[in-house]
Amino acid sequence: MNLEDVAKRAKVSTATVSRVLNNVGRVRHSTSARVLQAVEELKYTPNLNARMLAGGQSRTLGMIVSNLENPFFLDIFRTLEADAHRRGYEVLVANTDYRPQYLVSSVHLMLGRRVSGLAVVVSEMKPSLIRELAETQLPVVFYDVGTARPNITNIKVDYRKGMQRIIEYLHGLGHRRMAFIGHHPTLEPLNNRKRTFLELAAEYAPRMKVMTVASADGPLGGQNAAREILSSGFRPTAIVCVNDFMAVGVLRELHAQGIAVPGDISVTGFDDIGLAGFVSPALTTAHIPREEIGHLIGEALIPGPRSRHAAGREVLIEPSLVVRESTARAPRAAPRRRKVAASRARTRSGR
Amino acid sequence: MNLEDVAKRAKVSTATVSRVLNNVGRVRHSTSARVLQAVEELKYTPNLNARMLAGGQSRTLGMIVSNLENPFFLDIFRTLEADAHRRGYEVLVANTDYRPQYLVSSVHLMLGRRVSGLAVVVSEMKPSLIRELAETQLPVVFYDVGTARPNITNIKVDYRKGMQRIIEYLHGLGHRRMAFIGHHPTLEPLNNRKRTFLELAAEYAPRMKVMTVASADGPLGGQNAAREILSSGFRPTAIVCVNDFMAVGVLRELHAQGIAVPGDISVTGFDDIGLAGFVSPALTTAHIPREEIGHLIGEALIPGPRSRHAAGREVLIEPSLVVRESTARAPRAAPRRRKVAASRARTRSGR
DNA sequence: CGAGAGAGTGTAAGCGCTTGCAAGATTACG
DNA sequence: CGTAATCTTGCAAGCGCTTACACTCTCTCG
Repeated sequence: MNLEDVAKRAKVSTATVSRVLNNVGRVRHSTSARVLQAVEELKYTPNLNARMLAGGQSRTLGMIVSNLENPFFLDIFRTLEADAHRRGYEVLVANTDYRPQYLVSSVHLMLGRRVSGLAVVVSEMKPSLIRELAETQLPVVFYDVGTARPNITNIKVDYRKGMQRIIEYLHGLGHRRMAFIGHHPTLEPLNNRKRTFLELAAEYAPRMKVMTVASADGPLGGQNAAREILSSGFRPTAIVCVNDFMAVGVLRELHAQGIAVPGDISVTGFDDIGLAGFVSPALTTAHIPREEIGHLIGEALIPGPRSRHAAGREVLIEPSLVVRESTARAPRAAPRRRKVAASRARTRSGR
Repeated sequence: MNLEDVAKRAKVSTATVSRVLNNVGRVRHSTSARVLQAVEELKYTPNLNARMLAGGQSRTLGMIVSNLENPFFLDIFRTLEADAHRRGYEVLVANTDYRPQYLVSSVHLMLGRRVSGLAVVVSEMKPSLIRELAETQLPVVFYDVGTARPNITNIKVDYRKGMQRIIEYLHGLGHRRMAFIGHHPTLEPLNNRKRTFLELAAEYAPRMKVMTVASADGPLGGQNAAREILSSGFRPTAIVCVNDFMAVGVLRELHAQGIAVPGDISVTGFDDIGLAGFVSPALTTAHIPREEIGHLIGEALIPGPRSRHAAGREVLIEPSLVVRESTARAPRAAPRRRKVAASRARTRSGR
């Protein structure tokens, strides 16, 4: 079932069918109607691969993310996709699960499909890949990694600023013992977040007691990390999570162990995903405008009148603090030990 | 940058380059090495569109879902993708947001890309589309809709069975006033779930008092629905949600209004998404084996030795009840009204 | 009424890759 | 050392579609 079949049936040339289907050039209305009818009758669907090959235009964007499960990435994807559709573009997603090797093959897959723009929103990144993409003509957007080049737009979040707001806030509430929960400490951007936490903590209170643990991204990882902290002997009054997704698991674990949040321990997240407002207590977090990021990506990758197509610029986004219910003044004494299953123990006056 | 450039550089024909790249036919080792080096030096990436066109094999699967945000769909996708990768396939996702029109265009997009298999995991579905796909040669898997045909595999969940287990359980706990929260009641599969609830409720207790409300899929929708119920005057002792994703919002709203779960109201979900175990109280729900579904899809769409490729069979999956913390014996009296600052009125004795 | 201007359509040359076929190069053997 | 068998490789025909260019009509005007 191809163009030629349709052409034959409509008694025209393939060129005319193509023109009708793409709405280009002038075609007599009666002819066009005949073609459309033939298409209908034959249930013809144009072969997009061939179209791409011949036309040279893919009208397809690629987006690579580290963890589709984390709503943070999904939100960006959805915004971008909506923008893309509005402009007649498709977007292909690839998920790396934070595996650098997958990033490489995903990039090549996208390149192979000849996407007309590529967004790389990941935490793992090899410099060689950045260089490779920089040498391409392809409009590319990097989130959180790399540097601006002629064809590369860079979107960065001022993570330090966000973390600073969190720590300042927590410090102001009297917290002096904090734990930081992260994931994939071997990946530079993530390790950097941890370092930032440590530096800022030291800056705000030289005698601040801190500890850091890492687990997998997601609620399960958060839960495990919380467990690890709780059984380590260290008793933080605040747990700072690298993102909301992990914080959800932390909240759960604290609840399960009968530790009050924020009474005994305050918890913070990062990103401000939708879920943050739906857990109890609702998460205090740093807001990262994911929609804005999605729009920025679209703007950079989709050519258009008022677009900064492949502008090679650099955008810095500043997170804002969102205070909800999971944080409060630090308790005077150390938080109580977990109380055993059977008895829910004495009530503490949290302060 | 194309095959010819590489061929020229390696001083061979394009045919040879192609053979090397695809590992087919016999090529002298020294030649192959030369080709590989040329590829490397030129940073050549094969054009997959052209490859597909010429080869006729796309090794790409398509998957269309209603709501990628709902972990239920995402889990299926991830399992399928893992299986696909293992077999050298890619999978393209499309998201419809429950809009029938988007389903149609997504299907055509997939058809246009000449996927070698298509999974349609949605709740909206036009009979005409089913017919159209049935007429194709393409291996297709439908979830929850349509009937088996030669090229179509059908996966269905025995929703009634799952709902029955929930209602039976709730009924056994003494619940006699229930509310059902759903979404998209205009879509048949979803409306059917509601009907099933109603029928089963009537069956278990002819005098059961019920009410149903609908909102958007997701926590926000769940929250709105819960609000609607609470302000309606009807005082259920149990709220049955069409899925876990919405239940999350319900839990939040009840908590916010000071209503104890499961003390005052029991809440159930459906699907058993990971999040169900991470909210507090953890959700009682019906487990749907999403991994199994993902594997089944892969089995049906990817040709292989022990695969039932395009077997046109029908699989019925039975959900199992998972009891967690969100359900308990129905309270004797009506649940207390929300206790709020502004004093939200008198206590009603329901029934 | 003839020429120029469009309008409508067809012809054919690719787009980059795969692959059947056949020729040229090697190797094996008697 | 000749010949057949086996390897390697190149040739060239598409895959289905877009598009520059050319051609045929039909009008419009002077």
